[in-house]
Amino acid sequence: MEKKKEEDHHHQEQQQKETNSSKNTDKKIEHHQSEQQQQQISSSSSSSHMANLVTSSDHHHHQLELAGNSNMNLSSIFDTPSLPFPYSYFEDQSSNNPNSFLDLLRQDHQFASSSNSSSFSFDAFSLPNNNNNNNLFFTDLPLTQPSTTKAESSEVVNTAPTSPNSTSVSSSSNEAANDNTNKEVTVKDQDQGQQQEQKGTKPQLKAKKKNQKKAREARFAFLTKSDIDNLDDGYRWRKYGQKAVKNSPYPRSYYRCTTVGCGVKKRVERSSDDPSIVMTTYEGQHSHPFPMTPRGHIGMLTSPILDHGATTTSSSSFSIPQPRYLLTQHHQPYNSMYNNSLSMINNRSSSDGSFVNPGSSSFTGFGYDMPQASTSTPPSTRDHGLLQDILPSQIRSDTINIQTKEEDKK
DNA sequence: CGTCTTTGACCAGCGC
DNA sequence: GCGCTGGTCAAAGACG
Repeated sequence: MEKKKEEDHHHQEQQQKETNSSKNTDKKIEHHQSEQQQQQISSSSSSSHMANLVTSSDHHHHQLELAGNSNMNLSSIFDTPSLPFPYSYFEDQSSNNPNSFLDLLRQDHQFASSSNSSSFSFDAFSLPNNNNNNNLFFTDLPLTQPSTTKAESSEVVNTAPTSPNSTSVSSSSNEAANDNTNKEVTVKDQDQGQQQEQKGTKPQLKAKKKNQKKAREARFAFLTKSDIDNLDDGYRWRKYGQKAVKNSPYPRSYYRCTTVGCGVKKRVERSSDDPSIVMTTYEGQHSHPFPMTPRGHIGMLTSPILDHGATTTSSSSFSIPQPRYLLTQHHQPYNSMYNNSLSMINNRSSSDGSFVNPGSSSFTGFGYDMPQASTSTPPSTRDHGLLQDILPSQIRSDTINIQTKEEDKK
């Protein structure tokens, strides 16, 4: 463990050396603005299609956010003062419990499948369906405003949404722009997916590669504020790789579901902007029941929960459990700081706060499509690695808000 | 002994 | 073509 830390640290130092010169300046400036911006952002409106569910606790509070549009920006994520989403902020009472994340996830199963109860149902929220589905999840475990958090000024500044429908690098209501970005992402993902799934023997790989292009599995990311990198989501994962992420001091870990025949993968990386944020990106769909005896306390799950979610099966969708319990058990008033920022982001095509579901849902876990988040990161912006892949630059740069963008779709 | 992690090597895609 | 980067493989080691 120590060894690893040392290595990571070393790695961090190296990468920081590479990027600090350009980053620090901006970050310092940004830092002073972060809080203010956040508030500003929170109150702004957006045209992005996304939804977020946020929970929080000292250490393992989860901030769950769904983003259906890569075009989202901070404003889009946190701006939903008018949204009636009552579960913006949840208190995870299992603080310091590594399984809290698991709780969050597994509860999703129940959540997704349940239509009764007062709990919020994601099914009620539909996200626009672009050709590409971006399943963006944002789990943030809010902490105190990270005074040490680094923020990227350039991106935030440029994109700070001060007005409704304002667009910036990545945000926007601009459909054309979105389409373009999304397409680019999609193509890339497809290639990658193909690459990933066609790895067998090397000769085999090459052969397959030429013959078939496999679309990448739907992906979505959880952004979680946690000290723990590998959050226990109830499934068993085997780590099969770790790579340094460009422009990030933190390595990205690759995990694969250990269940035979299940090709679900997940990547875990820590945000370089806010080390307290862990982004877990899931790819694929579990083809097996929710494990009964994982390391977590899944064993305590009731059958109804187990009956849903993970075993869902839509070829093109990724089933993610939905945090019902969060809504019913650990729900607590959110602090004013996040008040405006924690809420479901809806498709602003409808200004009344209602979601619009233009198409079939491929993201069955939430019952609606996750439009592809745009990655319209300007070429000049710095590389955020997977984060960049998944999250819009605006969000990414925010210290409190983390972002993830989900791309996928075949 | 089985499972999992670590880690260097390899491969493919992409931009220049 | 070359270098960079992301993603994966697989051998070796650690762990319970």
